Amino acid sequence: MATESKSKYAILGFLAMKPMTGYEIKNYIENSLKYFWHESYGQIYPTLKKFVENNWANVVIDCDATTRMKKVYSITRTGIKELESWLKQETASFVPRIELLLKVYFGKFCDNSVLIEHLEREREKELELLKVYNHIKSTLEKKCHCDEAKYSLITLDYGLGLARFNINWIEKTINKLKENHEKN
Amino acid sequence: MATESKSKYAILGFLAMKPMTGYEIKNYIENSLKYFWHESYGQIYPTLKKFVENNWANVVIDCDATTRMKKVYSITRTGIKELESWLKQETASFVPRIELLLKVYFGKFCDNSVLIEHLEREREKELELLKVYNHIKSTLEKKCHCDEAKYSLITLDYGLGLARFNINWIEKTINKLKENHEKN
DNA sequence: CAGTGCATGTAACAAGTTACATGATTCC
DNA sequence: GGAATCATGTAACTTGTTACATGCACTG
Repeated sequence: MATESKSKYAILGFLAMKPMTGYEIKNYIENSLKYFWHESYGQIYPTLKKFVENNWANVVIDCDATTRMKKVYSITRTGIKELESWLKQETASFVPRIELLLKVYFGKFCDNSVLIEHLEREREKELELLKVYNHIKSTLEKKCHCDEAKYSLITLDYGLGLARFNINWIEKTINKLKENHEKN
Repeated sequence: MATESKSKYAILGFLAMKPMTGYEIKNYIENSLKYFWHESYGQIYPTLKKFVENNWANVVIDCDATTRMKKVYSITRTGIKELESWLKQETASFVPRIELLLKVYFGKFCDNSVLIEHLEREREKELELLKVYNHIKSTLEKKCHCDEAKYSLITLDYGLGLARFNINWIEKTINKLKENHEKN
């Protein structure tokens, strides 16, 4: 993958909000970015280690008698500068591989009913996502002052809109395929 | 990346349409799937080689005096069965990493003007794409009989709709950020 | 006392991009 | 004659996932 990884900036961004452990970062990502970003522990822990080596973060081992061992990472001035520099850098667009679309594209090699099943399954998933996002949205709007959650809400709106668009396209496509089925 | 690669099916699908060279496959992908799929030669050529090993395809070396050396691959019965089997398999959904959204999410660590610049640049790209898709669409609709291009048109509609959605979200977001800017 | 959640980490592997290497042909 | 296109391919490298390994604390 030879294109430079942005994982480090996703992780660094969370450290810029407050000091965190690797485990916490993973949870945060799961609860806020999951519709457009994800990281595995296999990325997070080695990245945090490198942050300390490069002085992008400091680590404090929190290990008093009562709590379990924790490594709390905090961003350094250098880390903040790196984050800011990345934020200014031009963003390369990226084409994801969408397997469902690939199957639709090669749809003439299978029954329409097979495609319709795939589409219906995907529709259910997207409806589920919609619920989740709406729930997050109402929580955000209640709990936070307008400005605090501004950027979260903006990206959440992307997720919501995308899910709605997907559902729409899926339904339209199912109808097209069914129409065609009846004609034959 | 430990999740099974679908590259082989993208390539196999094209061979199912007609016998092709690796170079041709790359061109086809570029001209038809590029808004949701892409392959590099570094994937295509080794994959074709494996197809021959596994009997998913045959190869004929076309090398008469006038033309350059070409390897034309044709799908076998086994290959067709593999394609059909994949088409029936359940599709795993996949979360792409969208760097632009990541930047917006961490927007409080930079000036809104920086985000707006990124968004405007992205808007231009999407408008450009829209043009390209519309052009492809009109070509498809003119040249082909309704049914021939049915699946291409369906996936193209996805690309068109997505581009429109993106533009919409970008414009909405720019307005939100500008509003906020004026208030401060 | 079992299950879930908190918490850290590594090794093996798969996938995919880029850069390189080569060279003929066709078009302007 | 030079640029673009046709045409094939490999090696080095980065990235990222999964599976494994470990073990404490809290809750029911």
